[in-house]
Amino acid sequence: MHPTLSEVAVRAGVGTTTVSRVINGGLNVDPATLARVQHAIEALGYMPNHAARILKGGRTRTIGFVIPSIADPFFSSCAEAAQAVARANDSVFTVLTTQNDSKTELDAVRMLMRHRVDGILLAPCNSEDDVLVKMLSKVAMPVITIDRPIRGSGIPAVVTDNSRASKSATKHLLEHGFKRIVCVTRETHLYTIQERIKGYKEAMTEAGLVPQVDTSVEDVESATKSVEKWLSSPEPPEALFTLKNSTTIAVFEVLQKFGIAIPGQLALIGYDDFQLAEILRPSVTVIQQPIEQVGRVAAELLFQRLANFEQSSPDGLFDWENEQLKTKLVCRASCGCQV
Amino acid sequence: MHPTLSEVAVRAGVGTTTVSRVINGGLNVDPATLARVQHAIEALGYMPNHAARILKGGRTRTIGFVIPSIADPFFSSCAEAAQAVARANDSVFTVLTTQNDSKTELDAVRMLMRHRVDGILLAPCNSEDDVLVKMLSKVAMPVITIDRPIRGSGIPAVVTDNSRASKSATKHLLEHGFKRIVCVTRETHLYTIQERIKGYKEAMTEAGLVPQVDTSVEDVESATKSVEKWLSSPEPPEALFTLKNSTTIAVFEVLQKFGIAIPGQLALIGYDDFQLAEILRPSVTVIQQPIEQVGRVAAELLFQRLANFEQSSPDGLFDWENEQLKTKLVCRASCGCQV
DNA sequence: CTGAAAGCGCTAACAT
DNA sequence: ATGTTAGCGCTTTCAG
Repeated sequence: MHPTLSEVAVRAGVGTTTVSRVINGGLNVDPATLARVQHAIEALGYMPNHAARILKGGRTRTIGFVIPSIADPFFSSCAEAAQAVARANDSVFTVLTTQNDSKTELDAVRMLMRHRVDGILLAPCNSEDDVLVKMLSKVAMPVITIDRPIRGSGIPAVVTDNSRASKSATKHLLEHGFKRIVCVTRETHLYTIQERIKGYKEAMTEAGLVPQVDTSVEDVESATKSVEKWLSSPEPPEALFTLKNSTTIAVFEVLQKFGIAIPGQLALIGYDDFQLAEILRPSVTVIQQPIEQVGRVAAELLFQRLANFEQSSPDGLFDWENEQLKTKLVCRASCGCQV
Repeated sequence: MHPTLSEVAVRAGVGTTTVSRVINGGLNVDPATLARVQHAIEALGYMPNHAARILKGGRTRTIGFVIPSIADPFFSSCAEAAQAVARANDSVFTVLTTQNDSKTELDAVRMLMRHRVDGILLAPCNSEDDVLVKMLSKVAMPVITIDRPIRGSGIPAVVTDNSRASKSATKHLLEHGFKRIVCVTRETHLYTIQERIKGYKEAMTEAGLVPQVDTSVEDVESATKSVEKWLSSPEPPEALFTLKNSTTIAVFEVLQKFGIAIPGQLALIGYDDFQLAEILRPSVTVIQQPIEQVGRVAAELLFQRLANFEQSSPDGLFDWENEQLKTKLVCRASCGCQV
């Protein structure tokens, strides 16, 4: 089916080494021979067999990318950037999804290891997964986590400054004069959510206020329930801080349905920007994450480590600082700012 | 670094064949031996080397996925579904992006071929690419195109019913009584866009009206220009039909900025649904595509062909019909419907 | 039930 | 400048 290197050699009337030399840059090959070999390659439609090269001990030129979901805009943007870096390093990019399930994640990593990928970019679903860490550490394969670290694992992580951003967003609401600010979320087992809650609480506490976290909102349905509950409370909140994209949108939809004035009756800031945040009325103030940067930096780090692996001491490899990428508060109308 | 099969064999005090049998299901192996081998595998943390297996002639258990962009919600949803199918077939899923550039695309396919992927799912950027087709046909590797076919290539395609959907959307506007309906787009070299224009034109012509296609709208800037032009024309359009997601959003934004009443002054239908179409005011009527289905069906088809490849005649392999998946017109407020 | 040995396609000494 | 040869880790006849 696929012609082999030795078939090319026969056709060109040379040895296999010569062909090998040609396909690897053609150094130290007589121009005439070179031409003849290239001609044979062309004629046969020869393409080096990757597997054979790998077997010989080379790199697979494949990196693994393990994320909760490809359809999630955050991770797909990340993936886009990481893929570009992989490509620039002459590598392909294998994506496996976990749905935030530890078992699926373990299975994904196992698959990648069998495939002998050169390295893995991973958004772990659990911030303390001993099994995973043990498996990862068994092989000397570079791993970098994205968006979420694995605590105490020594695995380098590229993350954003969740708690700082969250704190500053909360402060922004406080500066608008709101006091009863509710933090709205779910999935509190995630590192990012925990950090964001932490930042919110810090800001509130420092302002001498009592933090109030509603961890029950996931979709429109649960958002409806929560909104109803707040509105009927004696001291209804003045502002909402939603901790992720889909939560922000669900809450917005419900507020709109109930005809609640934003920011008049209830102000809103959301963590994570989204495509139409600017076009909605009111436009939604958000914390914008440097998504592509996360993917790009993580991938670049990975290839850098890969390069180190090839030449030098594995000792110098584990002293990476966690990269903390900067987020940005983008003020639009929903927080009470004039725009 | 990675323990090998023969290391396991030594440790278990058996031959390599026996170990091979164990990792391939453990048939015809004495239970006691089996246990011993499994123990050795466990102890060593052994994992079969994929490359070696491939070299022996096996499948790579890898499929390639070539799309314009991962960040595009359409293709990322597609990818999510296809990845799941790959996973279910014990295969990994390698993504390469083309940015709709033929050269990048060719390069992507070449990389995948070198990696000896078992098959390719491809959204070709060009509907008549001889070079690509020739390359693809050289190796007997199953390829299925998604979203866009390559005309006359004999490559099976999984697409949606673009022209029919477009026609019915146009008809819907006509039924609302609009006569001056402008079709708004760009990138007319794409198959999908061509089909959509075709459907629009058919509906208009059949209604005895003159089709009017504006092929200059790409982003907010170009949308602004076009909107200004229409409004200042003696007979301004009554309705707009935008042919893709980002166009719809750009146009919506501009109309909103100009304070134009939708659908009062200008009705709107967009091709392709988007996350907030329902939440915008007015909510936007769209043609909804079965995105995940495209990915899923294409992947399933691919694995089906792969299965055929393994056992039987390559002749029976090319008799697939193009799969045409059904889209749906989702009426919301922007077309003039009451919701 | 088990093992010895050949070889998948390639690269890298080591000759020449 | 070019060829010979020995494996890389695995599967797979073919013999026990």
